[in-house]
This record gives sequence, C-alpha cells and structure tokens, in this order.
Amino acid sequence: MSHNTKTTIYDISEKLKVSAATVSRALNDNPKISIKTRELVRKTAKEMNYHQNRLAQAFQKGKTNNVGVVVPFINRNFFSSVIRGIEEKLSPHGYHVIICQTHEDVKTEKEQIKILLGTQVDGIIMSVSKTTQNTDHIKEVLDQGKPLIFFDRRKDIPGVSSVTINDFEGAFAVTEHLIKQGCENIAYLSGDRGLDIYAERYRGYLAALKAYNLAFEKDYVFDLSNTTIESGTFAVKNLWNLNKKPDAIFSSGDYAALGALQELKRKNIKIPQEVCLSGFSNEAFTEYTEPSITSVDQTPLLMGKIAAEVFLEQIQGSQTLTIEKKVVLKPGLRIRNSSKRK
Amino acid sequence: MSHNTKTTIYDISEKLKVSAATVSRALNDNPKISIKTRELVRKTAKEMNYHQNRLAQAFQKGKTNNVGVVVPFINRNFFSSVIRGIEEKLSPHGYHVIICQTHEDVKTEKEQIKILLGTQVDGIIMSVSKTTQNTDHIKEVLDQGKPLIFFDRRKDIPGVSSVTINDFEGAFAVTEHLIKQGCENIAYLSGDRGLDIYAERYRGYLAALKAYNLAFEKDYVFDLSNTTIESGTFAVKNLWNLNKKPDAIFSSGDYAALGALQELKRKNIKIPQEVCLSGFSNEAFTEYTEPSITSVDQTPLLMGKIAAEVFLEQIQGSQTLTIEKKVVLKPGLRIRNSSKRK
DNA sequence: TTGTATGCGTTATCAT
DNA sequence: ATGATAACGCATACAA
Repeated sequence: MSHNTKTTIYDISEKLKVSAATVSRALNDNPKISIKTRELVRKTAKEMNYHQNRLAQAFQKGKTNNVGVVVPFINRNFFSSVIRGIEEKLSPHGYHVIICQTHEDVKTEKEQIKILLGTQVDGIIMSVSKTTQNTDHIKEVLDQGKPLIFFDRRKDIPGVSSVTINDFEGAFAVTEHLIKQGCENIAYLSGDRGLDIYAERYRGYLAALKAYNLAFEKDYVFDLSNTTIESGTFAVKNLWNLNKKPDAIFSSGDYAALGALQELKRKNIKIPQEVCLSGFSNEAFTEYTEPSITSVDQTPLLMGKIAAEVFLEQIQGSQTLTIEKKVVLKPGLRIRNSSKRK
Repeated sequence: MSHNTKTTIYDISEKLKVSAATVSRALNDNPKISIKTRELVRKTAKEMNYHQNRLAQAFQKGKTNNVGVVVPFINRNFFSSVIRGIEEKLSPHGYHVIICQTHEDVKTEKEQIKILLGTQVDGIIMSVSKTTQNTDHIKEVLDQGKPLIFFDRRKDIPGVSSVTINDFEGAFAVTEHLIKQGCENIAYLSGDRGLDIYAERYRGYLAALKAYNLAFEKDYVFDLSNTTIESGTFAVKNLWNLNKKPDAIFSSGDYAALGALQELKRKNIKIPQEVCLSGFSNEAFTEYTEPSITSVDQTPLLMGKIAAEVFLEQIQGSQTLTIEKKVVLKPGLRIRNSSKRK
C-alpha cells in the first residue's frame, strides 16, 4: 500500500518497455505520443504511485513556477490581504507563492532573499523592512535577471516596478477631514520617515495644515520608531504634558492609534467630542474598538492583484528589456466614530 | 557590475585551474582542502559573484532543508503566532519555512501538499482545513517517508504526531468561570464539530454544566458552520427570539464572540451585568474591544516551537521507526471585562 | 511515433 | 590535498 521508494520515469519506462523519454513526453501530454501510449503511461504511473519530482524538473528547466513574497509580518491585515490578492491572481497561471516574513529585520530580509534566489524562485514581490538602508541584497534579484516588484514600501531602485497607494493623498484627506470637524491643533504620530510611505504621509499632513492656514506646531509631531500600541500610549502621555493640548490625533499607523485611544480613555477624554482620532491602514480592529477608529483603506487585495499582474507582464515580456512600471492606487478614507462629530 | 549569466563552480574551477570538485569542497569548508585553496576559492567566488544553486544541491542531496507549513489562514493571530514559533525553533537548525494557506478549502489543501511534496520539502507541519474529510492526500506525506506533524487541528492518522491544547479543559474552565459569575443559562456557539477541537470544546461545555448541575438546554446551542463575526451576530439575533434569554454566551471562536458582542450592544444589553460573554483563541482584538472579551489562550508560540521540535526529532530519528508523539498543552483562561462581574 | 544522448549544478565515491 | 567521474530525475535536440 505504501511505497516508500519514490518511483521515477525510469521505473515506468522499464515496466512498460519504452524509453524514459517517451514516458516523460506522455506524462506531459505531448501530442507526438500516441494517445494509446499516453493513456497507458498515465495509468501505469498512477498504479505505481508515481509523482513528478518538481525539483528535478525545475532544476533542468531553470524555472520553478514559484514566486517569493517577502513581507515584514504576515499577521497584519494589510499584508495578509495583499498576499491573498497575489495568490488569487497568480494561482490560475500555475504559479505558487512562497511567503517569507522579515520581522522588520534587514538581516532576516537579506537571508530570506538569498534563500529564495538560491531556491530559484522565478521572481520576487516584496515590501521592504523598516530597517533596510543598503539595498544590495535586493539588487541581487535584478542581477540574476529576475523580476522584482515592490508593493507599499518601496525603495528607489532603477528598473524595479512598484505598486503603492498615494500616501500623500490619504494623509491629506485625513487631516482635511479632521479640520472640517473643527480641529485646529492636530497632533501627528509619525512612523519612521526613512520609509517613503511615512515620509509621504507626513507631507500630506503638512500640506493640509498649510492649505487650511493652520499653524504647524513642532511639539505636536511625535516620532515613533515603531507604530505599536505602546508607542501610541506613550505619545499621548507626552502630548498631554504640553500646555496646549491637541484637539485631534492623526496616527500614521493603526496600532499606535489604538494605543492612543486606550490612553485617552484612561484619561477620561471624550472621543470625538474633546479629541478626534484617526489611524492609517484600516486594520480589522479599527471597526471593533469603542469608538471605532477612522482610518485609511489601502485596498490591499487590489494592490496584491496588480503586483501579481505586473509580475506576469515582466516574466512574459522580453528578458532583455526591463520596463519600470509604477502603479499608484487611490486610498480610501474610512470615517468612523472616533472622528465623527455630527 | 551586474552579471546576468549565473556563475557555477565550473566557472570558478576554470579560472583557478583546479577541478570543480575542489571548488565544491572548498566552498563547503572541507578540511581536506588546504586553507590556502579554500581562501582563494572563496575570494574568487565572491569576485565572480557566485551564488550557490540550492536547487541543484537539494536535487542531488535529496534534501531541501525546507519544511512546509500548511494552515487555513495566515491572518489569524493564532496561526501566525504558531508559524512564528516554528520559525524561531527551526531557523537555527538551517531549516526554512514555506508557508501555505488553504483558506479552509480541501481542494486547495490537496494542491498545496502536492506542490510541497513535489518540491521536496523535508517534512510538513500542518493544521487541517475545516472541510477536510478524506485524508489520502495527507497520508501521501507519510508514504513518501517524510515527517508529518499536526498542530491544533488534527486528524486520526496512525504514525502522525500532533501538538494540541486540551480543548476540553479550556472549554470546561470557561464554562465553570461563567457559572461562578452567577450565570445559569449559558448559550454555546459551536464551530463545526467535525473538527476535533470543536467537538472537544463542546464536550467541555457539557461536562461543566453537568458538574454544576445546570440543565442542558438544547435551544442554547447554536451550530455555526463558520465562526465569523456575522455568524455570531446571527446567533444572538436568534437566541433573543427565545422566551427564556440566556444570561451568558460562550462562543467557541473569538470572531463569533465579537459578532455577538456587537449585536448585544446594538440591543443595549449590558455586558457583563445582563449577559456574560467569552470567546476562545485569544485573538489580539479581544483585548481591545469594549468591553474586552474573555478568551482562552492556546499558547500558539509554544505550540509552534514544540511542533518544530517534534519535527526535528523525527527527521533526526531512524527513518524506519516512526514514533507517534502526542503533546497536549495546557490552555490559559484569560478573564476580561466581558465576564467579570465583581 | 519513439529512442538515444546530453545537460542542468552539485556532491560523493573512488582514485591518485 | 586534489582530480575524474558518476549520479540525482527530468526534458529536449537530434536521430531513426
């Protein structure tokens, strides 16, 4: 019942007294092989419990039909949704997705990419780690002539396509919304602006202030190394030591917004009456908190699908010519109770 | 600067006028090769931008150092934490994790396992999909002589080790806790009892009722095909059509508990004063809701680490003898505001 | 329609 | 300490 020794095409060829090449061709439904032989081979293969060694095949073809997806974390709604989008698009094309997480650590990112390349993935779709400065390990993907696509968190590397949302626009929309709710002293919790996305969101915040003639207050900008619950809590504690308290908090990440929410509640500060609050990313929990948190939808499913499409284009396109494609998606403001005053 | 043609050990051997075997050995730090040669080869390899082809290596060795991890979803706190635990344990041993999600679909599960086997993973650690009945595709892993370890959601297959928590005990503890808060009419939202975990949790609920001489009320048990927010909402709507309303709800999953919470709030029912509520799994959001939701911690990080340990034991152990190991972890009751009456 | 021969990149065995 | 060669499983160019 259980065959422990794996059967190869040679075993089949021996049993059927045909050549291994014939077996190989039959298995691949090569029309040059007679239907009769094809069926016989198939049947025998099944009987002998034959399973193709994809490794050997990939080795000889130089193509695995695997694509690597590298993300900081898999348990963020945003990233897991992007992955889902990629899978949905790629799977019908026979591509399989290998998921790797870096835990925001360059060293791990480097290692993961090295392994993915060594294991011969056909391409890599990634969102860079927060700590990534030097990009040599990323360029290596290009050097090996393989498609590389960034999504969300990109780096400026010539020849690399990317799919992002318009973070500037998203942050502008949030800030504008807060202003329209009557807020004038809007604190901003910023993620690491070494990442484009956070730099852009900050720009959006500033631009909206300017557009509505609100004074920029240096003390209202809080730099977080990580947008975590703890950092949000910490930020509020500090902000409330100021003489002039803010009447709104815009966090560039949902987790910090959540931490801020919790601390505001501990301080018995009414949301949104006294302070309006917004996050960014539209994590699932923003809907469930009390009050629910305003946020920005990054359309991750769509982002994943488009990233996958770009990959498919690149892999089908001529190998010599690399087209750099930059897709920028429109963010969606999700206004919830934490900032709804009417 | 960028070498598009990948260099092999032959390129190095040619340049250095040594044999490919020597290069291979040098690269692997074989002590039989002189230090001088080893260093020369290393240096040249770097210069020529050589990268090992792990695929070729795996092919010839019959060992990839990859292990497949198959889960229903990656964006559930429980699963992503287990994966993290597995990674942490396996990574120092040179193993790399390939993550696959089935989206609770047997067909996908089948496909994923087939691909993982074809791509020659050294073993598989998995949590079966809800819809999995027939297990032939899972047995195939054993047939190929590769270690297979279940975690959380297991199937009864001889020779397969598993790491689970004591779901019975966890559910018993929750029910007992609710009873001690003064609840007497405890509704139960059950996941698909075709899965061991849900069957066990149900048993725990029943056993606690019995232990405290509470009558079992058939109408209080609600069967959910999926433990989603919607199903929790739906359950509460139906339960509140009964003449005798429950004074507690114990959901076997956190998402359904969240849905129940939302619906209860819409109905202006005070939690925990009028109705106590508990979930199961300790999803991150259970801490953030208003009120926070009592739940059961499945110690996923530990579970992942142990699953990985079992894998390592099996792969290092003799190939002929398969030991079936069943590890059962202790669940942790996390009492939160949704059920704290004092 | 089928068979023969070769190569993919690496490691291992057996020489030297 | 190093070299020559076979082998891993499969697909394909070339022959027949």
